[in-house]
Amino acid sequence: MTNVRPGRPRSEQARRAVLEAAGDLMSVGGYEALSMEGIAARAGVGKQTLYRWWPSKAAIVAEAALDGTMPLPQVLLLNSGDLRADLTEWLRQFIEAMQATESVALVRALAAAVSADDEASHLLYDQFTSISRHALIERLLSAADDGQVRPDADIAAAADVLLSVNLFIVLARDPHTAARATDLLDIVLNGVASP
Amino acid sequence: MTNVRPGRPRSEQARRAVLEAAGDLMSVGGYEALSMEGIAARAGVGKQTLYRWWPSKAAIVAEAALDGTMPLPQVLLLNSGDLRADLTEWLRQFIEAMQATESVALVRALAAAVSADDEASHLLYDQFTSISRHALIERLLSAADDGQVRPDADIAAAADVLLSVNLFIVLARDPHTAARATDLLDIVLNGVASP
Amino acid sequence: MTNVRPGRPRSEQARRAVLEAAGDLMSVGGYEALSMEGIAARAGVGKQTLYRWWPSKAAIVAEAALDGTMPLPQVLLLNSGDLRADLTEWLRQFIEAMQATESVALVRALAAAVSADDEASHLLYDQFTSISRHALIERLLSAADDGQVRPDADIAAAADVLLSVNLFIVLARDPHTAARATDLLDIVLNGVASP
Amino acid sequence: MTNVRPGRPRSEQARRAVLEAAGDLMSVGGYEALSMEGIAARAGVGKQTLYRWWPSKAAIVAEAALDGTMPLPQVLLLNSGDLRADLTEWLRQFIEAMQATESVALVRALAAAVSADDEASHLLYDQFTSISRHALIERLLSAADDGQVRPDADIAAAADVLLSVNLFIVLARDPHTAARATDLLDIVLNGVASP
DNA sequence: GTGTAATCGAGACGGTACGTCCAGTCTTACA
DNA sequence: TGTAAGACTGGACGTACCGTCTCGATTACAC
Repeated sequence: MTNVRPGRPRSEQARRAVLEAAGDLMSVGGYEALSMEGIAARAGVGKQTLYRWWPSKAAIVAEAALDGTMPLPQVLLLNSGDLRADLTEWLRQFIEAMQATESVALVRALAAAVSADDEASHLLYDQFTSISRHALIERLLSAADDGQVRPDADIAAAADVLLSVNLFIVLARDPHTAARATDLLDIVLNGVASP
Repeated sequence: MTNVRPGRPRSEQARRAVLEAAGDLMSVGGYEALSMEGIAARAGVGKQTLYRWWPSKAAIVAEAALDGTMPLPQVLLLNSGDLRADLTEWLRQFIEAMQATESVALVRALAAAVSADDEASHLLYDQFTSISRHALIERLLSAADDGQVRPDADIAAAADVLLSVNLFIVLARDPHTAARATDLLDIVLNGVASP
Repeated sequence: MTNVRPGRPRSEQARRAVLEAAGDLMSVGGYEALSMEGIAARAGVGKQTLYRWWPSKAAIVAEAALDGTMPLPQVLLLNSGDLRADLTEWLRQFIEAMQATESVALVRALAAAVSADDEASHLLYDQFTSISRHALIERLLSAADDGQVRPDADIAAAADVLLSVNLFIVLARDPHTAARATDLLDIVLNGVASP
Repeated sequence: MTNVRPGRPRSEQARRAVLEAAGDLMSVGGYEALSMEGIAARAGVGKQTLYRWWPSKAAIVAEAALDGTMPLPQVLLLNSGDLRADLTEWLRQFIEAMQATESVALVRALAAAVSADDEASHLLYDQFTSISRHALIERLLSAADDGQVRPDADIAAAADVLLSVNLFIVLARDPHTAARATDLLDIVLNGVASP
């Protein structure tokens, strides 16, 4: 297992500089204003170095997000014992976070990456959703233990529906929709069908 | 009421040619491959004519969608009397439509346009969702008359949650997620909470 | 001889406005910055009116020059009895006039128009030189009467050589050349060959 | 003395291709038909490469002329011992050369460049005149040794007057003026004033 | 008065070229 | 071999004008 390759090793400093530059520029002008040229210039790095290690803009953004270099909005899903209250708070925090310019840029990056269809876009998409998904599943499992969730409910599906609602609110970018967040949550909790 | 402006009037032929060119190119290469230059060339129109009437690519796409020039996938929401069956079929049709290359391109266009252009995004977003939203609300109201919907449910909210699920499936672009469509639908119908 | 045509007659006001606009814009930015669009806008005239009456920019400039609308530098060739002194003064005035920004722009316009437009160039060129040529010939004839010009000299040719020198100084746009104006004049008066 | 700059060095091949393309296009359509876009296309070069190294069309033309890439009309000033005969022949050759389309294009380029671009114009102007000026001065000095030039004549001034006459004939672009070339020459040789 | 006809302003039309920006590749010298 | 630097081809961007066209409105003369 010889992972020592000949030649000069990859510069960790360059890697960090690139990710930080990407995060910085993203905060300023959003995903569209992000250019490989711009990242290279701000990071003090040759363009070749970018293309050597990352196949696309989305890949850089994804790594920056994974790496924690990029300031993702931190949203906590608490466990107070009251599922509805916790989910309401979780949605509220999301909506609040989406007011910040930086977060909007990140969401746009997500949308752009999804539409760009390269390999990195799924990575990016998963990165943006998997954390929340895990937290939701854990919270729902805990609620199931408490008897707050009906026994035959598909918890993974419920988590995805909650994510859907979240995504919907974010993409709509519409204050009116945000204001109705608790109504949407009520549907997910109680369903629409007669019992 | 003087709506007669001086000068040569706008050419309806040029307008149509632009929208059709945009639709055609979109079907082929998606939103990213869509360039103002390309639209102008294919429509046989000067670039200035584009910029005179539309502020951005997204605006052209939005108008093409509104205008019906662009071949949006037609999905029908039937009323067989069985709400669950109808919604299941509705989702199935959507997932099937999303297999077609053209539709995928259009949906990517939606995502990209929404993420790229603040002004046009709402117009575009509403256009893509309002038709479905109306159909959903009507179907749910009909189901409420039949007693299939619990009386205190917020029908508009339910429609939005269904749209969310739809959007989620489309954006995830993941066969695994599509396969679980009925599970997601079950959550929306019956909720996740214990009764 | 029926020069009364049916229809609305040509607007003299529009004609003047065009020529004045052309002159004004020329003084500001020179021939290159002169655009049909700009002239039309400044004159408050439709573009069609321009193209109806003038085939080219150069034609407008030529007419403006002929018409006296354009502020050509006025240089007088006096007759004090001393040919050399009068010609020296004539050159001096020209060089002085060329210091003014407006005049420089106009002369550049002449050069550009001559080089750009075959048809109008002769008209324009003649207009710019014929006045001086006439004055020179008259002055030389007067000098011939006084015996200051050798009897077998071709006076028209001499006038053209003086114009040449003038043109040379203007085109060179070189202070050094201007300073040597009297040396050039001496050659024209006394020749370079041994007697 | 470190003239080694970092980065990829300038491509001599691209430089040559640009100058040749400029020369070719000039021969075909003249200076007006010369576009940066056209040069780039014909040279197989990106537009950025043009703008990286040359500030304007005139600068490219000037370098092409300086470089010898562009086929300047070759006019020889012989020394047969007879100054008048040699100058007559020199003028004749010039007039003949000006019949060729290519030469006309070059002269227009000169005029246009002089009028359009302050910085490059002097370079271009000098390039077009300095060769002739040197030849004239040498020839006149030789004639002075033979006693064909009056001892107190300013030879540099005489060369400039001859250049003036040349320029005048070229700019007038008038067969009539060309036919009178020997008359103009006679004035320069013998002067117009009485001895 | 009422055509008829050419003008006027305004401004949209298909195009060409501009000068800038960025993508992704290549070619140096240095580490 | 990796790296910073930077030149390379290519192509889209949004703007400025070109010369042509199509409107409604105006203004003359001829009937």
